[in-house]
Amino acid sequence: MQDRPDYDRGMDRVKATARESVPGRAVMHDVARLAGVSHQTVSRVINGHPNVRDATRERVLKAMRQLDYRPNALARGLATRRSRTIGVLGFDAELYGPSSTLLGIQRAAQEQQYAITVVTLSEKDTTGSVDRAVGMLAEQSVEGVIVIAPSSAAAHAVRDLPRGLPVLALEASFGRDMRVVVVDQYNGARLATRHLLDLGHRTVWHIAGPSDWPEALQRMEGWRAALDDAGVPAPPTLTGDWSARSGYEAGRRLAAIPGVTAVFVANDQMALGVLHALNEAEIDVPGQVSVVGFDDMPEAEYFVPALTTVRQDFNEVGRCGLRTMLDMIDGSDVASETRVSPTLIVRASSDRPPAVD
Amino acid sequence: MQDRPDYDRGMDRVKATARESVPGRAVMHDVARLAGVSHQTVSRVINGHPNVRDATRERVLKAMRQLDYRPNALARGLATRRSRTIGVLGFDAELYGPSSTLLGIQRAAQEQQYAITVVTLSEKDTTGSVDRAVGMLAEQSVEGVIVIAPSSAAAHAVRDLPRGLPVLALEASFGRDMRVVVVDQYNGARLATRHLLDLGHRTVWHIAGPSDWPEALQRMEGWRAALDDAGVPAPPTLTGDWSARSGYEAGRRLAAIPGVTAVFVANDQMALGVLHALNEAEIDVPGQVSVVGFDDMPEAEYFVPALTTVRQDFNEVGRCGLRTMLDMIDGSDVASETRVSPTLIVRASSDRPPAVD
DNA sequence: GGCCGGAATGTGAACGTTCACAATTCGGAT
DNA sequence: ATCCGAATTGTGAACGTTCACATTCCGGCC
Repeated sequence: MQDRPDYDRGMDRVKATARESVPGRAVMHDVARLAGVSHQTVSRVINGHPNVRDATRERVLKAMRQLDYRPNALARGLATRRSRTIGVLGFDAELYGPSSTLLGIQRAAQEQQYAITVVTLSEKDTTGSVDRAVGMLAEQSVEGVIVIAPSSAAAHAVRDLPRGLPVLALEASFGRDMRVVVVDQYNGARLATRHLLDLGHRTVWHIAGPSDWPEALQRMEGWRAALDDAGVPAPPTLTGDWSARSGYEAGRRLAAIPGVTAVFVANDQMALGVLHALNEAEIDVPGQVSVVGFDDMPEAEYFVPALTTVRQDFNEVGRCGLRTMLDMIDGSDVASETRVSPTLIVRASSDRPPAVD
Repeated sequence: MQDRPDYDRGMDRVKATARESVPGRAVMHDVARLAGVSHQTVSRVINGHPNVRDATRERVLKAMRQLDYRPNALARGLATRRSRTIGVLGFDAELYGPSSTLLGIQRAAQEQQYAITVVTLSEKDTTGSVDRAVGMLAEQSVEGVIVIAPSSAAAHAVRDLPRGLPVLALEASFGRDMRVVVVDQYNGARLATRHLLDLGHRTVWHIAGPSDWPEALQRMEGWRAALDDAGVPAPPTLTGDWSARSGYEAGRRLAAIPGVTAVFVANDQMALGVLHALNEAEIDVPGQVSVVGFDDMPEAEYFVPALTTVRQDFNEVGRCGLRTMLDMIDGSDVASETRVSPTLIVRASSDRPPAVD
């Protein structure tokens, strides 16, 4: 013990100090020592294993409390090969729909003690960003991936995901066999269009979302179907990018077309733009033109005028998505498609068409 | 080797199979074997350690590509004691500000190859939710915590966080010595109020946010300071909860008060509600009453009328917050407060007061 | 009173990395 | 030729859990 030169022993001290400079968090072993049991018993208590004597359990719990012990999720994930983390493949935009869906997922995950890792795909730079996104997800060893994004961008990404990983798409239908949770966009759009026709409009115009978003397509189909049912020819569609700005531009074009009395807009943000454009053109809503949106964002009720729209329960989609994902993970078989129904909310922006002179 | 009974060896086979039922991801050892080097050399290549011969590096990289190898973040985090994860303590609400700040953090984190774990505090059930939130953060062994939430709720949580953990507050100032990134709300509010006074309004009313949000307080102070500077007495304030609905209610009350010609509303969503209420009361904006908001959400430009407001660059706050956090983590000293400046955006909702008869 | 079986506990080896240090190789200067 | 020191590579032990299995304890039964 005494045969080492002093400087050498000094080094040891320095190193030891550097290692555990701060007391750091207590680990399972510390708890075990304090409670006078083995680490395995501590583990059993944590995981609620039945075969632990009550007295022992108490001692361990007390020690845990005393040391403010927290199990280390990293170590646990490594040993158990379950990270308790779900990856979300999102889209880099401030859209009401996707972001509230994310919130729903987030809430549900928190309840289930799962963590969420969000990775976003940027619109441009598709190839690089997809690689990196998939890479991150794979490295984090997520237990599953929930996709909230237009298929065009995400389809690539999904292909590259490690195989065997559960994948769930929200609001989209990829060709692959993949579970899906969706709002019934088609019927929502029908509802909206039908509402306008029922009010007496000769036809209904449509401002659609970007064609690479499945939602946009389905809403368009629903609109068209409602017109077909009524035996009304479909006017040409205008297309926006979901933003209020693009809605405004479409609205301006619409304002220049004579005879337009009703518009079904594919989301509320664009509908706001349309209202703005019509107001600017001194066209009265709903006196001269009726406008119906889609989503029912919280602000829609306070647009001027209050917007008639189709409510989607994004929060529910998110919750439901997470629940489904968890089912997929522990192998319960799940319905391959879950539908959430939208409802029509009638407010002040839709009314009967102006009397024809 | 042959001295074990057959059934025993059989058992082994079964277990082995169960263990590696799926080929699973390649691990470092597999790469090492394929490249004919030790696992440590592979590690060196991954981490860009300099002392690796070019030829060796190439062989390793090739093996990695061939096996589609991904380092396991869990194992890495465990060994290195750095999780490359930042915790975000958020607030469970669909507010424009916080959620775009989060988006900014998220974007910046992704660039830096950091993961984000979001934990939200729900408004009610404060005690329980705080415990759980802090617990999750601690278990995930985050390297730091960014707080985006009103101080009242978050203050508790912050206190319980493991000590030694870097904490950064966005848009808030806790008493503790804690780094902060803020938009200069005070001056933003002054700008807005001043703008209205400059237009000739005798005074400016204010609809404030909830009093436990620091932003709300600072905006109110800025408003009051501007009035003081002009030697104008401050009318009583109304208070909302950031939502369009609460803005609408405040707007209705305001509409009933004679002589109001200018209102500064603490955020755009409430301002929308105010516009709606005024429109309903057939009060012309900006003809009879001018309205100025705060935030400049993308929709504000398309309100009816287009909203004059104060722009905050939330995205920048988020980015800046993450950058600061990373600096804190690797010990660079950082300014204890970083300010981002807001700018006034004048649109159609503000104008000169109506001529007095 | 010994023995049996289940409950309760302990032991050592994973999990997939990085760290600390030891061993080997290599190019040149002696 | 020989040896030195730096560059390169390898070895074994962490990191903090859980898993598989071994061991001990204990009550009751023949």
